[in-house]
Amino acid sequence: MAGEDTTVRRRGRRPGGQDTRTALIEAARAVFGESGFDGATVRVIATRAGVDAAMVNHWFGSKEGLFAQAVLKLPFDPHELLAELKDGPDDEFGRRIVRTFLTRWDGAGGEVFQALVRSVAGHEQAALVLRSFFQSFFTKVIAGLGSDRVELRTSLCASQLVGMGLVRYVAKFEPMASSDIEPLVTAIAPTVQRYLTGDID
Amino acid sequence: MAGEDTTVRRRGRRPGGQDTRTALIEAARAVFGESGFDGATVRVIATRAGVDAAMVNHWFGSKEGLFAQAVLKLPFDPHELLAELKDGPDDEFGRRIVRTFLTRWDGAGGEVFQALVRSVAGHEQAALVLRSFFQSFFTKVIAGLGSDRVELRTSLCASQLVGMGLVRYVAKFEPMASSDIEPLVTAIAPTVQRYLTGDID
DNA sequence: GGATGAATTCAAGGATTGTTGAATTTCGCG
DNA sequence: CGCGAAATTCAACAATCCTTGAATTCATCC
Repeated sequence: MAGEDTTVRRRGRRPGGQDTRTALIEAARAVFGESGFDGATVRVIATRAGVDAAMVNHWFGSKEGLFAQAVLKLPFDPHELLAELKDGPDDEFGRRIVRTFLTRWDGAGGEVFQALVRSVAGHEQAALVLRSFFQSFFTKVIAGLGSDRVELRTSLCASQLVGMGLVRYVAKFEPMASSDIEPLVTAIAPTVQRYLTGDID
Repeated sequence: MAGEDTTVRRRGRRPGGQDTRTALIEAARAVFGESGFDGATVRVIATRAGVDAAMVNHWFGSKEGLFAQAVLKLPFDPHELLAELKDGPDDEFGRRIVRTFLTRWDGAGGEVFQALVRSVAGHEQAALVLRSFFQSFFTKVIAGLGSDRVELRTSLCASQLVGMGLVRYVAKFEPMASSDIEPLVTAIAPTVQRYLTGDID
């Protein structure tokens, strides 16, 4: 893990090209993911990055600025995500989507999703980014599949996927919190598939 | 609305049997529902109740204590909720559940649900109460319907319903945020129905 | 009707947090 | 090698926020 320095930090510029800006962004993703925007403190983030809290203001202007760079400016875009999923039969699109979301959420970069969901209550812009992401992604998917009522279907897909994330990673319902990915894919995929192309009225 | 007094409040005990304890609880439900536990401040709650902030500590010991009484001690119990839903065909159980959740969430007492979901990120006990409620409720429902894998089905139902609440009331995805209840019931009920009694593997 | 106790407000304490300016050290360039 | 610019830490400030104790007013009971 990072930040295990027992040496007393000296004042002034540090030797070596240690990229504290990047270290701060990574620490911020982790801490915002664990505590949300309101719960996270600048001091905790800086400590985890092995750096003084004033660095946040120096590099990002404010806590808000750091949140904007680390979380709101997503480290992946709907376009690229969609490209990964296009290949395969249409009637398994829901399956691929659920698997991809769970895999990303579990792995590297998942802290950003957690930070978004955990901050959506108190941070208006987090809600905005979450909406934009799902709209951008599912609008393309649903239109590509030739379904009607694109916006409603998008909301429905978002409700199931965001709910899945909240229950698994935040509220930690068992057995969903500790389950392997594949059983969840099998259970949830039909829901998403119906929201994408099936009967919704 | 309450709290529209333009008269300068005098010090000391108030005349008349004004129940400030109850006023505080109602104001707390509203404010916690809008801002979550972290976002809500004692002053805002007290002001909305038309009372000084010190009353929170006098009546409930702390902000935590007020949250416990107003939100964590739910103003309804799974038992009673289940009684309302038992009547009707089994294959429309999901339909009745979704409709009931949306109706309650929209109406009186819905602030408590919103407060729970909005606080689940930062408040560990809010997550606990949310889990307990869904477990207590759906364990009875699913067992009553004779399905297996009760815990997994409970988690799945919770994921769809919590996600629905988050998308509709907190993140405010359109058109789900402004939709009437019935179209949502029609769209989501099949999901819950399958999680209750259908194939999940 | 007067005394005791409860309810309420006010003002301030104590803790935490985001932010800023000065001091200090190192890097990079001439 | 020397000098200016950038990076980093430290200490402190200002703003909140929850909490508490004293002062004040009303209710209740004898």
